[in-house]
Amino acid sequence: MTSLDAQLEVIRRGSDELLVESELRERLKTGRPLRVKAGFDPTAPDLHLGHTVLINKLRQLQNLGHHVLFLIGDFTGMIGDPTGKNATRPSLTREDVAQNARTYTEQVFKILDRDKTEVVFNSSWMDKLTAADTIRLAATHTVARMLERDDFSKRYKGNQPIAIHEFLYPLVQGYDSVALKSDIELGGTDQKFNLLMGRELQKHFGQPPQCVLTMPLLEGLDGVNKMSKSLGNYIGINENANDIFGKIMSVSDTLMWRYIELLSFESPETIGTWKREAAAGRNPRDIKVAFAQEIVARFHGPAPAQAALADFEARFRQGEVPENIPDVRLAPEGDGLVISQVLKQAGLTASTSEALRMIAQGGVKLDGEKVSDKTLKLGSGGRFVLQVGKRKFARVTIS
RNA sequence: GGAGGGGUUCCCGAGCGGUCAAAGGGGGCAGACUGUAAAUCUGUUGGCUCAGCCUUCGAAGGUUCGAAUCCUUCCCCCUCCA
Repeated sequence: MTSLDAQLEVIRRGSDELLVESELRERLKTGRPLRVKAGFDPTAPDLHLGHTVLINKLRQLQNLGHHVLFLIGDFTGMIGDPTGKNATRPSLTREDVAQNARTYTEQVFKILDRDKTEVVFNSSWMDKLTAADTIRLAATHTVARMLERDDFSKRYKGNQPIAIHEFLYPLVQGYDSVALKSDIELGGTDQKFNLLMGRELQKHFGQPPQCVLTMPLLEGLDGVNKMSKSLGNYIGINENANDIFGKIMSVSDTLMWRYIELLSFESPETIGTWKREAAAGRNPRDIKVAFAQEIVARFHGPAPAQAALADFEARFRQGEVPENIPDVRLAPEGDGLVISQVLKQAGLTASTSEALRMIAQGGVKLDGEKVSDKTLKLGSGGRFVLQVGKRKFARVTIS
């Protein structure tokens, strides 16, 4: 077993807050594997890099010999975590939740050690709670205490609705810690309130309170909001190598450092060197390439990472058409198809109106030539490469 | 239970009988610039068989030549009092 201080250093690296360090120290001293809890809301079926900040930390704890309880909040998923939302979320059905949970576990073992992970569902104990139990649980906290939570108080002050059942979310999440006898729980910084609720309830139920380790939230590609599927500013770990590479390259130079700190496995020394070099005038692009390579390789392997770089260079530095673009075959109407119809039917634009707009704005290229005539007709039997904007391509055959 | 305020296009928010597919901002998208970055500037942002037409302003009805705007009923949200 790694020394106590070394363990703590690994645990703390990249984290936001560790509560309460002295308690964790005591537990680590016992030498037994700690029960590490992390809860996941099964609303977003695809894991993205934002999730991996936390999951990487779980993996590090596994490497230190601890036992990970990967909690799928199938019960809480029906409530919908109000955290960070300014509106009540729609509840999910059992079927939705079950389906999403399956997708979760399939993806998470790209990072976690399957043999050291216990996947648990909170419905397995929450379903057994009676209405009376639930009321007793609710009785442990006051409305004023709940309103301390930032997003609740914001919504309350902003005259936004808060449904009663949303107050149950932190309570249930806290009760999960009781049911699991958790030693330490990990979560994003936005989860702090819920994580602390676990401590409160464990004390209430006569257990030693869990330690809490919060991880920073990774900003999405927009650099402002946290990475999330619903905002569309995410990089999914299941995306193909080219997309992951391209998306990382589109991250701003400022945000890049944040990504590197939270996602890279390079040593702090290496990252420090990168920063000094960039400050001394090295093109940040080169560092971004190295980082993008690391991430693509992590999920796809080194060879696809190389290929993604080559493709990227060809496409954007030399303006070439990428290798893998979708082939689309369209049926002509009469002797051909009008360009706007081709764009829509090939899925390059969402509507005919958008297609016409793109042409008017000079964003459409046919075999590399800008299209300016919106009435242009593509003849039957033709085969063309169409491009809309910088990223959308299709090879279209009309027959 | 009582009194009042409010629900507008992706979001916020103006409009309060015709000139409204609906100001302004945000976000998105496209173009210029560039390192596919950021910043900046410009344009654009319901749909279609696109100089025309069709569908939108919580829902359903109604008044009117004409309604997001007026009336009726209903649904939902917020505030204050009890």
